[in-house]
Amino acid sequence: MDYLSGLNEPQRKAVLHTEGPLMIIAGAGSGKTRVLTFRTAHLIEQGVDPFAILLLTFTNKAAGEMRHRIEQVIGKQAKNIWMGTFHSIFAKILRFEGEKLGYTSSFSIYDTDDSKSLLRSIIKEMNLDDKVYKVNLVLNRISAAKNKLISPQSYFNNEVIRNEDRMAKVGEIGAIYKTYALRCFQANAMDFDDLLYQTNILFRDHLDVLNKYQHKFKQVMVDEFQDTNVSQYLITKKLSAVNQNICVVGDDAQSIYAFRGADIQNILNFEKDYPDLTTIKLEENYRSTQAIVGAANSIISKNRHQLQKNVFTSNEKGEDIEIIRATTDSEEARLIASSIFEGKQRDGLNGSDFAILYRTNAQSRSFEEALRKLNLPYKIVGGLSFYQRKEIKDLLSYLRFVVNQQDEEAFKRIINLPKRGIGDTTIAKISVTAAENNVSIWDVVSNIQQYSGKGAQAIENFADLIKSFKIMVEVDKKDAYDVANHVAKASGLLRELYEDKTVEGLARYQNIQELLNAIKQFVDSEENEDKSIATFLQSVSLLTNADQEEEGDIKEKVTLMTIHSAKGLEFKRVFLVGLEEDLFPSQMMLASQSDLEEERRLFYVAITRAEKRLYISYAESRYQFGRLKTCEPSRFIDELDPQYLRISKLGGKKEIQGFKPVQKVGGFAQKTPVNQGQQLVQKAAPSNYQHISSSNFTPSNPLELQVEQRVEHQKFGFGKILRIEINGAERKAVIAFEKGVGEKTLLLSFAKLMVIG
DNA sequence: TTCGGCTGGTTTTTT
DNA sequence: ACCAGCCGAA
Repeated sequence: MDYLSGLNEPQRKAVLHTEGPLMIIAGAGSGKTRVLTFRTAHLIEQGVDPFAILLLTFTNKAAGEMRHRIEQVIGKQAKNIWMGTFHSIFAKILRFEGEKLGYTSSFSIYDTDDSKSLLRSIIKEMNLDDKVYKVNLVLNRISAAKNKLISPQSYFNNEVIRNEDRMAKVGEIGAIYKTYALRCFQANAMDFDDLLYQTNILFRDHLDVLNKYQHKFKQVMVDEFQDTNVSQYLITKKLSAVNQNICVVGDDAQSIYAFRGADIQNILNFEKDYPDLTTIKLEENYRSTQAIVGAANSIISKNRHQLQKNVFTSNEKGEDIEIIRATTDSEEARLIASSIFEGKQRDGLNGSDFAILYRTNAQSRSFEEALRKLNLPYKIVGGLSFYQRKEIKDLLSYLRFVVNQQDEEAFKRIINLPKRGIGDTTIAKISVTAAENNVSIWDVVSNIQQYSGKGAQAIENFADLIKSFKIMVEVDKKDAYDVANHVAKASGLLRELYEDKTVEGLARYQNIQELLNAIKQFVDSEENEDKSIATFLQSVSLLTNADQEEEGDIKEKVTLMTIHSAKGLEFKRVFLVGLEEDLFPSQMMLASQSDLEEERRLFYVAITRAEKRLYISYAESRYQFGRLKTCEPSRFIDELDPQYLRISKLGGKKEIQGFKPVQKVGGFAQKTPVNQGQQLVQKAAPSNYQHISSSNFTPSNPLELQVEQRVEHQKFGFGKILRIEINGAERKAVIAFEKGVGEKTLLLSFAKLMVIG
């Protein structure tokens, strides 16, 4: 019990409260991970069986870390706690119980790409216009429905929803949803939302199963409760209905996943659902300086919807928050990279003390470049993850299909990969034949002689290949590594990549090897009892962005990631970049006021990641879709309490000289093929630098780009750096366009020439 | 069937 | 800038 000594009063109360429902409202940096860790350790010391504790976290990594910390307190038993994300825990349970719902234990898990691909084919088959039925939109609607536990049938029958869809001219979404659900089921596959949705169905329709787990889990804990959706909430509610020992930890101010169905309402409902609820607030921030906490509070107070809370700190006042203004996104990156360089040199910090946080993944590029130039090692969290790369998905699809021949998406991926002369026409024939004979696609493929007399050699070869893999798995009971290794070779995937001598080809080849290494590790690890390929596939498809393995010297690496992935982390120095209107807050969010509040909470989360120092930067122009556009500082900068701010010496002070509105250019509304335009640019501008004469361009005499000079634009290239002269001195400048005006339409009514150095 | 060239859309965040 | 889908040519 010595761990109690380091806790403050509310923390201690939370740890000691073990019976009955408990809600912990934990402000940013208030030590909620400690509380959860100690509470779990305490429960076990009190004699609760680790197997009877269910601890749901947001990422597998968070679970791993907590398991590690609990292990330090109570030792080996920590291994036995049921700890993981909602998705991974309930995928595991569905593996056991899925047969009751008509799935086999080797069901596939469709990732977002698979879901989209399936939807694309359904939309096509239904002869719907894919410009109207955009895959993302459809998938979002279906996902939202599932997360609210609306079945395909009740979606279809619900007049309110259908009217809504009809008003939006997408009246067929109900029908698409129905087909989609059916096809997933026939493919023996669940998508991400299904893992929760089907769990709910399981617990609703099979009370014996529910009962079993209700009695199994004596204690249920939910971390990041503010980010759970209705579907997740109902699962936990059902599971804890018998024992009533449910403990949720969250912070409404840090709810940033509403777009995924997370519902703050869960926190409010919680009080209603559990009348004898104990609520504990953790309000003291141990992480950050007063300046950072103050700035964060000044932001979150602008939101109207929030629980009463008073986050304070007794830490030192600390440095003011620095606002960095840069003229371009690449300058922004340079300034920050050199600030990191200085911080390491002068203040003796490690690379891992720094984080660069941005709103969108696309922003990482300029920072990577700038960091590389200064030889600063970095790591990127998220973005295109290893497991989303084409070659990896290809091999995994083979493995998926070997395990589950009903997996339609895996089949589509591998049937002609590497090229074996089975094109779209043949595949269409196969599915027609399957439908006519009322059998599965695999039935047709594996018995192709029965259905087609001749010319099916390629298909037969494919079927034989898969059959030989199946024997390895089912008869010889080879482990995941042996199977994967063999499949990679025998399928021809490896050979194809090996013969590709381009840089990308080499990288892909290595990626496959890397995947095989990962599988080897999985097989060799003592923690995994079941070494089958099916189990490996399962664990892989639920890896989250934050879970990726780190390698190399972790201490030296600066972290780059989106704010969303930064949740739950902390860094000595945080650079919060790209604070520009339309980027952060994102323009997609500005449509409705409540969404603006979510963006503001995102800003709050970002600020509170910083322990010692916080830098906020914005650029006045930025590349987007391959061209430069001008930007305005974010409204969020104005919302910060100025008493904590300092305008940085780094880049911001410099006045921009000669900000020239260019004269209107008319008569170019007609379209010019883009590629032609690009070729023109390449031909006309062999170097990035062009001289233009000083007589045309001085601060008092703006350069006038006239009609003929549209060609000049192209000659310079968009956003390319120009050398110009101002008052006899050589300067650099770029051409930037007003928001939303692009090269493609050549509606260049206004352009600006911006001097950048 | 495959390949290459062209076009249009895209970027919010993630399990 | 990048990608996926489409179309025509081989």
